[in-house]
Amino acid sequence: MRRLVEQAAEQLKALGHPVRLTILRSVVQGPVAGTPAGELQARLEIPASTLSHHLASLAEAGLVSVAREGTTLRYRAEFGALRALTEYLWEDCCSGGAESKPRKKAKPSPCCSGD
Amino acid sequence: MRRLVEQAAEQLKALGHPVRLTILRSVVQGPVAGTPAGELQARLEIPASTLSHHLASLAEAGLVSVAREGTTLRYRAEFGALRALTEYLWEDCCSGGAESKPRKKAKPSPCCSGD
DNA sequence: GGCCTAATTCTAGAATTATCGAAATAACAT
DNA sequence: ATGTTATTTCGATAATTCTAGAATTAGGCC
Repeated sequence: MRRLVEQAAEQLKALGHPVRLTILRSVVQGPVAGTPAGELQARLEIPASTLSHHLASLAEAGLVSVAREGTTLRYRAEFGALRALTEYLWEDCCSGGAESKPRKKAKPSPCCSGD
Repeated sequence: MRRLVEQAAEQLKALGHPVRLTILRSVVQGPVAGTPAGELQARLEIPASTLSHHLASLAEAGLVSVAREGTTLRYRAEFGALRALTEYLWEDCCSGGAESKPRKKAKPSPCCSGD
């Protein structure tokens, strides 16, 4: 199993590009069955090959999955991974260390305290 | 003002590198007053110039801030930005799609919920 | 002034990423 | 088999990022 921080970094990197983030948004908001690549291509108006590369890195990071349906490929969001990543980020930033774990909920850290 | 998606992408990109993610973790867990760069350098055992570049991109993204104290520079986490980013990601990935749930009902998001 | 420590900025090479047209593949219909 | 549509992979180039040693700035102290 890869180090948690490595995996999180890879996923965050995949999201760290405006086009890819937009692609993911589009996929997330699309039908649960998944969104055809061609539909994304038409909607976002970027060259098919460029889109394909971005989709590949999102898939490589495990943030989306792909399934063929006839000649079209449907991409759909991996909500489990997205949720895990969000929670990891939250733990990291506010709870103070998800990896070494123990840390009870003793310390809310500035984030969640009254503001 | 920059588009929200652009800003989020920049911040996610800053987090999308194992060393920077580790640096941020270290800063977050450090004292509220901020952690001196030298302490991070000693703890993480990376060349000072490399560390400085990584800290600069975290600061550029608004995820950490820096304050001078004598000859040392203290970096501290920008919890507000971190929380905003986490929430944006959450909204984008899970509330927007609501794979099996109708959104509305203000999902507490993993953040401050007891769980 | 000179000296020390802390940290950044300069510089440069290697490695990676981004982009996109052209060519290739996959599935299906005729 | 041929054609058509959907999408990826190839190939090539431009741009960016990563890394780290060397030089520099900033502050404090004698």
